[in-house]
Amino acid sequence: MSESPDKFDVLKLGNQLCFPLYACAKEIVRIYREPLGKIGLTYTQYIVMMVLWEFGTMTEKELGAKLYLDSGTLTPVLKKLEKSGFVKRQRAEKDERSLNISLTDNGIKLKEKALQVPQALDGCIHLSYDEMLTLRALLNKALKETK
Amino acid sequence: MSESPDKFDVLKLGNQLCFPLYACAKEIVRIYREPLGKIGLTYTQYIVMMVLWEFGTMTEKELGAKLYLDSGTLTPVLKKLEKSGFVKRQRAEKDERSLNISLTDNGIKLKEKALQVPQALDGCIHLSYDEMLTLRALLNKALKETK
DNA sequence: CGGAATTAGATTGCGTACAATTTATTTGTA
DNA sequence: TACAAATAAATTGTACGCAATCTAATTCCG
Repeated sequence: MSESPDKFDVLKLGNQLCFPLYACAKEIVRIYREPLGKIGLTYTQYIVMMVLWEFGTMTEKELGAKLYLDSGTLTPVLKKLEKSGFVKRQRAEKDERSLNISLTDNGIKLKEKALQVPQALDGCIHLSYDEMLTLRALLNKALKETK
Repeated sequence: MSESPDKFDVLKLGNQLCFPLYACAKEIVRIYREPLGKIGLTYTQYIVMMVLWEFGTMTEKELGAKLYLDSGTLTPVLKKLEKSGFVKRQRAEKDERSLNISLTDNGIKLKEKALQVPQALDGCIHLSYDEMLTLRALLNKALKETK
């Protein structure tokens, strides 16, 4: 019935954990693209804004720690958000190495419009609520331990 | 005890499914980088090779369907794999639009060396076997239904 | 049969990701 | 207090990932 197992089974796509993780993330981020486009954000810009909406002003470093992104990625993303008028970037007074990232009035206003994004995504991922909770818990566990 | 719920809770990072998915995928792919570097592959090249090792020659289109990648991504990746000497790219005789991707001798030989990759990853993701199976099943379900 | 529609890859342009390096600032310590 | 070590961003270079577009080959139909 079943195929004969051999040492190369570990190289089969169906036996991977990383591949469905990679593909699923990619597909879901792709779905975000359209609703995000309507409010003028990319996915990366969106998660930056979510952190600022929830926690307020913080440094680029702190932002990076929350988002698992380094300055190589964040610096250009933040410059674009600044150019779009959603955030301010200013050197911290206490430590001139740090860059404080804060919301502009338009950045704060955008939060209301952003409510349509999770709404647009609603129902796109065909998992039950319990399955979604289980999936999220396992991902968060893997993320925390893998750090 | 708990925070008062409001309509903006859906915009909190901790309530997202996509964010841990995105971050987890990114972190795990990052861990692959080192062992893959030892056998001369990137992660994207690796999943291409896995498909070819498992299923043999197929067109770029078929490869893309299995990996959720389009020609914009695959064409340059396949050209690099060709330059590295792991695959051949040749137009299909029956349909000159299609490109058959097949393994070279070096590409076949690489399979043995690639066994060290899952081995190097072993234990890096701190989930129990059952948790890993649950996670993979949920990801595959989400992936299939979202397609 | 023959032109329109479809299809497979390739190309272009933009936006990440990230390792590695650089620069400026701050901290730790002899 | 000098000065080495550490730290935060910025920069550089490489590799995706994908939407949009283009080209060539094939198929569909009237």
